Amino acid sequence: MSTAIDSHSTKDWTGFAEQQISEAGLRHSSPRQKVIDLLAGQDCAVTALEMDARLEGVGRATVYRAIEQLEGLGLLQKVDLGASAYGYEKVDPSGHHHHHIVCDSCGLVRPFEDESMETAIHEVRQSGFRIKGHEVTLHGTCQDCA
Amino acid sequence: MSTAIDSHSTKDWTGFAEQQISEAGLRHSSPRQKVIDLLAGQDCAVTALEMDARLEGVGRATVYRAIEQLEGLGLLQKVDLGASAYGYEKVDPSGHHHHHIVCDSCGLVRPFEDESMETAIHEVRQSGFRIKGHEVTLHGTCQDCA
DNA sequence: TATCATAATGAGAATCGTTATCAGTTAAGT
DNA sequence: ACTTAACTGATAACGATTCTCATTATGATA
Repeated sequence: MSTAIDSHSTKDWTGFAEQQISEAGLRHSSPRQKVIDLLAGQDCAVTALEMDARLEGVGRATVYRAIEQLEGLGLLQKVDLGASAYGYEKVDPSGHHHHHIVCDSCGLVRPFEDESMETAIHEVRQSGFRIKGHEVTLHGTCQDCA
Repeated sequence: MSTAIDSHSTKDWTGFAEQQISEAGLRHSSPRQKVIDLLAGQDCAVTALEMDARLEGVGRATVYRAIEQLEGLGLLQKVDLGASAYGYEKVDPSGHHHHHIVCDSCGLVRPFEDESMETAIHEVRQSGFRIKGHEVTLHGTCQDCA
């Protein structure tokens, strides 16, 4: 098993994303590619406005459109950062993923993984619902704020 | 054990909330009381704007202020409803709580409980963090949308 | 009961994140 | 090269939340 929160899949994801985009009948474009590249190099959630700020020559509308499309293709996941803004992070095609702990006083977000919690969540059944995914957020106080 | 998602604690919570408010050096006021009463009668998350709409004679700013105070006192919990707006629900002093399944196509939110998932989450340890709470959201498709 | 310090209020302005509009641009199949 | 439709950035519109401020009301104290 790889060490926690690995990024070995950066290139895999980029290629996979490009392929999915093209299979969906979407075209190739440089602005959207920049969004993809930025997300590929990120291990945890990034805000839409952060992306917009970091990407020269990419309009804000385009950033939001790209997010929408990637999310629709299941390539991106929206995560609640608690501060009335969402973060987005790539979805590994292998299914490998992490969750988040956020410090309630400074807002620090740290990714974490836990095998047995994961198992327990997969065993949850809810009548009438086909469960496709899950999101866990732990809240607390980080070392610096304690 | 009580049946799932009970509301037996409505009155407990109201009383507890009033007590905590007063102990925090806050005064009693009728607008804030209306917010408390509305929340007390609710089993699952309500939006700030929903509260504002339902409460006659309570300004929007007051609704947000009350939410902020109650949340600060640990009487209220913010939950991510996925649609770029948060919902708020009372925190039972007994520690009893539920989580949410949301239908990704119609937005339906349904509360659920799962004992063994709960146990697994409580066993999660993260160095440098004092974990105080957690939030789980299951995603999927509801019966009507399937 | 009158006084007083200050918490609490509502209306509205300001801000922030997100979505919609639209006219011009560009990718890619023919 | 031509054509079609996806793509684009700028900007307006929108919904949710926070801030400002002048006024009101609570509740402890005299």
